[in-house]
Amino acid sequence: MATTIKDIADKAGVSISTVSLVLNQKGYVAPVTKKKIQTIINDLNYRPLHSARKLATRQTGNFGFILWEGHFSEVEMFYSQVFLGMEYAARKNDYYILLTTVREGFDPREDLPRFLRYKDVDGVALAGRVPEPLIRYLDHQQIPFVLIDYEIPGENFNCIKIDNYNGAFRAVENLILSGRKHIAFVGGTFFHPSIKERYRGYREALEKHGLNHNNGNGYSYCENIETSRSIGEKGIMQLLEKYPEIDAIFSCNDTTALGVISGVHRMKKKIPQDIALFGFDDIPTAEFSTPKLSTIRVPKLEIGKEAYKLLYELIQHPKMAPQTRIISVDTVIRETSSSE
Amino acid sequence: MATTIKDIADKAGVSISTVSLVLNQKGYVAPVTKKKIQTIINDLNYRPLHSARKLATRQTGNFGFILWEGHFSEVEMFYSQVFLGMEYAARKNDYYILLTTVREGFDPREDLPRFLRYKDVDGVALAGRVPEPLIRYLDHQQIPFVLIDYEIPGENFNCIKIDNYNGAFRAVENLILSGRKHIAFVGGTFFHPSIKERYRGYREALEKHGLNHNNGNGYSYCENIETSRSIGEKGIMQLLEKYPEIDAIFSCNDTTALGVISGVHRMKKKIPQDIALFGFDDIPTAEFSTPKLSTIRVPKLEIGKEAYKLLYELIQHPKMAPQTRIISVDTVIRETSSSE
DNA sequence: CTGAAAGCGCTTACAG
DNA sequence: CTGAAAGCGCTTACAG
Repeated sequence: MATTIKDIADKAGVSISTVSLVLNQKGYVAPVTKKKIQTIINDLNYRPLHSARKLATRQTGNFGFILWEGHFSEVEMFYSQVFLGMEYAARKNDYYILLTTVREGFDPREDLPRFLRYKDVDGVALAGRVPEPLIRYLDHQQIPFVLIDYEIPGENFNCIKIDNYNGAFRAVENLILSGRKHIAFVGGTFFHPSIKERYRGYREALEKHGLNHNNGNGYSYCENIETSRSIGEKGIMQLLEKYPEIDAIFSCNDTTALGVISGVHRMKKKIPQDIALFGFDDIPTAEFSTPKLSTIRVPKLEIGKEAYKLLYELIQHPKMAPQTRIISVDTVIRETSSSE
Repeated sequence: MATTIKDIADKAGVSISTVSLVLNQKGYVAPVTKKKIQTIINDLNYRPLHSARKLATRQTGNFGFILWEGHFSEVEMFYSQVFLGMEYAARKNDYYILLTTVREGFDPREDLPRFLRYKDVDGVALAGRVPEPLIRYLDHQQIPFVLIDYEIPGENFNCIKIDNYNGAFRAVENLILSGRKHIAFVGGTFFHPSIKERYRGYREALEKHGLNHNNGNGYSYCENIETSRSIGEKGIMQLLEKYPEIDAIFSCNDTTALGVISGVHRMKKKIPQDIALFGFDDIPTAEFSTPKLSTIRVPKLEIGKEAYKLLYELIQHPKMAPQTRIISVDTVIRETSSSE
């Protein structure tokens, strides 16, 4: 049927060991033999059978990519892009990325993703907020993993982080420098460390410029649930009710910002004339809202790529100390924050 | 290390053959032995090693899922949902779905997805419009595949189709029954058979109700490029320029419809007061546009599930004749089509 | 009803 | 520099 290593060996008049060596670029093979074997491999378009190779090496050649069901299904295109970044990076080493979701009430004894149940991955990437029991499970099973845009306070796990603090700081400073004085924060889930950091950036930017109303709390609406359009809409409406002087908003992410836009409109105010707005993430939709959303661009593909690289290093050097890699962000000025 | 079939056999005092039989529910094993083995498997939480099993059976346990790069990266959440549907379905048989993208100028000799290069899948699902050379390649290599929401005219391949015709027909009829008389069509890529069918539905609904202006062509703007917001915006603006009497629009899909919304607004008309609008697909964003988009809901998870099932049947029964399965759609009335 | 044996296609010490 | 051999963990006829 399909051509095997034996076929190559026969054709080249060598043993399969030698073929294997050139396949894996290991040991030392005489240049002539190597060349001959290479040629035959190319001619026959031979590829070693994954499962055979994996069985022999005891590796799987797979990485898992896990996210909450909600994060995948919602308007949120964020993590899909991160996945794509990983997938691109994985092509180089012929790794496969197995994408799956995990439901809200996740229980490791019940609904472990099947690639974990079967130990079919060499490592896994966890995107965004994921159930802590899942993280504990991986840690306990000593399965290499990296957190993406998430962390467990007090724990030192491998992770890829976004430069949330600086991004937020810059967004808010941008609003301030364009003359805004009463800048609100609208956000959700302080469970999520990223949101927390963005909030910190917001506060410190205000502080730097002496704009800390309300005892340094600014005007903030933070509902401790998953971020969404609806909390954006609801949040800004409540804030405007109470503080009609608000003239700018920094929203914890773009999805929420889109809700903020409707909220502001419903309160009969204009963006950016009456109120300027900055989001965070630069999701694809940000470019298509009316008015177009100014935001902090998070390089999603880059994050995925970095996650892959870290994971790959991790399995090469199992003893590597846990590390955090921070991905920097860019400011994207569109319509919601233009000065006039 | 990890527990193997040998461990189970030893503990149960039987041969590995017997363990294998109960693992695969094959042959006949005495109820007592079977029970004993089962218990031990559970106690030790044993799972057969994928690669070993795959090597022995000559199957891969994987299906591929391929789409255009553009379809994955854009605002388009459509095919991601289809993928998720497949992923859900695949859990039952412990199949893995390997998701990858393929670039515009795809050439099978150069950038074959790695799971195809390595023959690491038992079959593949192709989502939406994909490069024809890819389809030819699969067909030629006799790799089972199913087209999702796409087809090659004149060819009889396995495919999962959306009931585009009836969906479009119903959308347009809905507009007509709410009193609209001048109904435009805005769309793109007639390469894509789905769009073609939707257009046909549009025309026949008009015809049925005697509304066939312009010799039965209605008012239509169809630019032969990939659908997008921008063609929606541009399309309706051009049409309104020419036919100010237009009082309703059926858009070939939601993404385009979102562009239509901006276009209508830029022409200083109101939706739905001046102009009613229907989309197609029910992408997540449809619910969040202002005003909220009326549309035809395509059950995306369902499509993925159906694609999986067909693929699975295909590998069980390799001689199966190619077939088409049609997934029906629902009408979702939101704000853009309300009578007033 | 169950076991011994061959085989799936590769990798990796180990000799030489 | 290269080959013979063992082994990776499973499945599957084939006997009995």
